[in-house]
Amino acid sequence: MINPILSPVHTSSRDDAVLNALVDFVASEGLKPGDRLPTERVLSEYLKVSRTTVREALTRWQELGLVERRQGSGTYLRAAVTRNMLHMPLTLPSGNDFGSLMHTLEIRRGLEAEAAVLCAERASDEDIAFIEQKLIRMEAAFHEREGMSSEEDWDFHLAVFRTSGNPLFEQIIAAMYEMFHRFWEHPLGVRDFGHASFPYHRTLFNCIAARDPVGARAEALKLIATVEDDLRRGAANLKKQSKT
Amino acid sequence: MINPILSPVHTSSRDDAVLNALVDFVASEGLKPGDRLPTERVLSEYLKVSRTTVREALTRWQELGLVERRQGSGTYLRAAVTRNMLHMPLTLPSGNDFGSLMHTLEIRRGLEAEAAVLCAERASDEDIAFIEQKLIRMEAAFHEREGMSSEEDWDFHLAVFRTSGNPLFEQIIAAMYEMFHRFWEHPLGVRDFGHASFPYHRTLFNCIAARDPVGARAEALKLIATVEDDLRRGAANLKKQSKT
DNA sequence: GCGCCTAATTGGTTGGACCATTGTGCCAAT
DNA sequence: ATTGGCACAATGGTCCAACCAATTAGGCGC
Repeated sequence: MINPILSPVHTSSRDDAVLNALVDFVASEGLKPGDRLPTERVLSEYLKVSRTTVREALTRWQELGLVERRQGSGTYLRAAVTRNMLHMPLTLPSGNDFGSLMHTLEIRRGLEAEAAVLCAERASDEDIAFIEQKLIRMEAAFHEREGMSSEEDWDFHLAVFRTSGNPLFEQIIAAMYEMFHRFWEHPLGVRDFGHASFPYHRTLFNCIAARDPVGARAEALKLIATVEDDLRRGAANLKKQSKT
Repeated sequence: MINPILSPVHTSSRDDAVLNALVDFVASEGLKPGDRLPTERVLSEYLKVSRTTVREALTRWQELGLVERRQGSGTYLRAAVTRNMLHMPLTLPSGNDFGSLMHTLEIRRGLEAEAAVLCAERASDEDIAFIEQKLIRMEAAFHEREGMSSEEDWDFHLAVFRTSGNPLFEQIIAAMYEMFHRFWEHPLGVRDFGHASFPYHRTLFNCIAARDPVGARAEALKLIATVEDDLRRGAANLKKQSKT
């Protein structure tokens, strides 16, 4: 019954009218992320609505991360906007406990496995060469710094997601990834966090290169499993520390 | 009362202060989703901020789907709220072409299978009884109206997702579900849309009741497969029609 | 008891005012 | 000529008081 998304189209709402007009404006002016929007007062006058209404509309975009406001400076675009965007506000209660972090991994488990399957099914030769390049770069960074490199690691996975041909994978998993790392920059004092996942990157790639969807799923699952394991170890670590 | 803990971050924003106070109020009153919040004017007076500020704060919660406003009636809680909630709003460009629709199904394939697994692993006896009740209701609606009922069908799946213990499943899948149905209330002229998925609801339930995660995954995948098939038939239908 | 109508309540909108922060450009001191 | 500080204008943030629009509750007549 409580559907977090469904919001009967309030076409009569002034806010939506303002936002739609703003989408058109952004499109007609060719504004890109980082560019400044007109001031609230200007929008208010131009759209023939009160400044309060403009503010309410901008507040909504701000909450969705589409826009950033800087007092004294202006309002700046942060992402591409289009009409009929689908907004998907994900909410986790109390985001920094063990359970919530595990929840993000459960989502990744389902999605990364599926993405690996699709990637293995659809990858062209060029795609595979590109992914291999990312893999080699990741491995090099691993040996250089003697540990996982978040950036190169992410680039590799990103290449896999994009090859799946479905942009939703990248966006949703990226959100999970950010949720996970927001509180665990140095997760729970586990020094070699992510270390165990290293070998599975290559085995995953091998399955993709061999167009083996079943194997790719298996390797992706193993990879996630190591992360889950790290998280469990970290949680145990924390428990032990709090006892002393 | 406000937590005696030293306020970690002196909230620079009035909005956040209002929302934090509101979280405490909801907690102290034991309000649940569906309950009514105090009116904006009351909050304004009690919190010693202007009604404008209260409105801006509530607008943010509304955009996150935490709260619903009804003019002339009041503001109602839609989800549990806590301090330190983690918000991750995603905005997806929603297309209404065949490819985009299929993309939502690929996401659902990965997530519904995973949710079914977790549900089968974690369901208590009460959970199973509740899910069965939803199943029976869905089957009754099916036979009554001789076709799938979106509402009862969704209720059944919802029960499964919630039993998984991970709120993200419901949120993400609901977004996919809405994206799918936004343009295809009567998808592509396929009259018996969803018809083929009917039997798999019970087989899925049986696996869950038997605590068989592997079987549950298989049945969930079959269920999604029928929807994908319907979509393909619809697309073919449309193609044929446009030719004439 | 039933149905309609009125009045109070509540969110939505408006206009105007002022505050806090930021950016800019001028001006003086070096 | 460069640099530093200062005044001022622009911009988002907050406030107030009133009115609009939808909803709800209560009372009135039947």
